[in-house]
Amino acid sequence: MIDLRELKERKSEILANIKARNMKINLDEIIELQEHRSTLLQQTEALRANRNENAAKMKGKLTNEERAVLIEEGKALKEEIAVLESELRAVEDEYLRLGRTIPNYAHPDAPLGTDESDYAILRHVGSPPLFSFTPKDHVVLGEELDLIDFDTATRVSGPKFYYLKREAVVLQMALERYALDITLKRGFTPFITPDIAREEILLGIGFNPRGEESNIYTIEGMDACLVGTAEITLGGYYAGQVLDKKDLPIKMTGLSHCFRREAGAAGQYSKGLYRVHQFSKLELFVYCLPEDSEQHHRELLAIEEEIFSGLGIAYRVVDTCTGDLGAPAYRKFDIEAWMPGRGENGEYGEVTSTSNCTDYQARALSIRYKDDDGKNHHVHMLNGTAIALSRAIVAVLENYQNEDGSITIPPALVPYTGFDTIQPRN
RNA sequence: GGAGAGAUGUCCGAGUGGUCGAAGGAGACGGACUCGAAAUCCGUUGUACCGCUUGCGGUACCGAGGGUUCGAAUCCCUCUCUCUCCGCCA
Repeated sequence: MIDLRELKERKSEILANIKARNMKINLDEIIELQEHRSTLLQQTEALRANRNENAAKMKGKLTNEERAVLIEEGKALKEEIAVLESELRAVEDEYLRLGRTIPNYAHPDAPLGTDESDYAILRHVGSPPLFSFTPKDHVVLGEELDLIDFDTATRVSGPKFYYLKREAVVLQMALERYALDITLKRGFTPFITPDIAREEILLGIGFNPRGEESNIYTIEGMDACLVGTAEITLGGYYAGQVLDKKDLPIKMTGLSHCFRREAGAAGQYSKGLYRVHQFSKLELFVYCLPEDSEQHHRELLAIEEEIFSGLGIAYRVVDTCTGDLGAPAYRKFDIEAWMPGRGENGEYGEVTSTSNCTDYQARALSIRYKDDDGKNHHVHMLNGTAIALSRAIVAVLENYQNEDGSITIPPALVPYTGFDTIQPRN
């Protein structure tokens, strides 16, 4: 969440940002709640001061009569306080609930725009492969080579699930380890994280665990959800803590399953492995000083690029427009890899995303560091995809297919797979 | 899953209704002593919010939430977590 104390002084800025993000929020209502809360809080505290003063008078020896008078006064105060406190709680809950919906400020250089087409393409790296034949998409390749089984998964688990088989299993693990090694080289501490997180953590990270539009599976009877990304568990790792300044930056790389409901997501762009209910992902996460977050954001992007360019797959880097930023993100870069099987003649498809969420999540989760002046400040928090295994497999299979139906393993992966080709089945 | 014990400040630890934001010790910081250090002595040392703003005043917080009371770290209820023993288990 943003710092709600700045609501009034930065009002026009906040309004402009809400508009740029194509959101609808009634800011005046929140400001009214804030003022109401402030009034109630001051009244409540004044009454509590009276109560404490009254109680203090009764410490010494008193006649029964004197005591009786004070007790009566105390009883009256108690009732007044109870009424105000319940009103205060109601107003405060609503104030915070609505206040949390205000999005983070956006980076001044983030492209303005309300939909996906307003992004800025920062650069293209590599060139899409030229095929002397009509390339297949990964669904066809996965079936012909008996690498991916969607049909059985649909019967056993439901639509948008899949079994990986044979070389695809080794390929996934190879990609995992390949990407992990790159992050380790960069000084990230590796984690395998829980796949379930408490709702309060989800909320703090900026996910909405409930409701029709939520992409999150909640767990019946528990105050918890299946995670959609390890961003949640890595970002929740230090919730409520005051970190030592000398320990920053904290750089983590975490492997988890990712579960997404993807309600209503259908169509050609979501076929096959591209959009599924469960996949595995290696996620990068950084906690750092505010003044360092832009530099760390660039590093996260550089790591993502190193991972994809190392695979020899063409990609472009996109600076996401304001309308397409998640509420916590101050700025977001995506990598879109070339996928020959996507669309009519191949298209770029999103494979990674890195966001600088500044202090937005840290404030909601209360993650701070003690500065040299002895004061506590919120850290900046950033996340990025090292590799989303399902989409990486799409990219590898489609880009490295051969006319005879075989798949060449990208050279960087061969040390991890132990084979250099997936041969066609007879 | 069963039985028992516990949760207090940075840490250890005292505290069974008002004199407790909390004894005592450790640590850290400042100062004295010293050529310097150790030892010793003196002082300071939680967080959040609110109000006037060099500073001061107020409120809240003793695992969490509720309750009793004029008044709760202290009494009652619920929950969570930790530890020990038993059972089960990858």
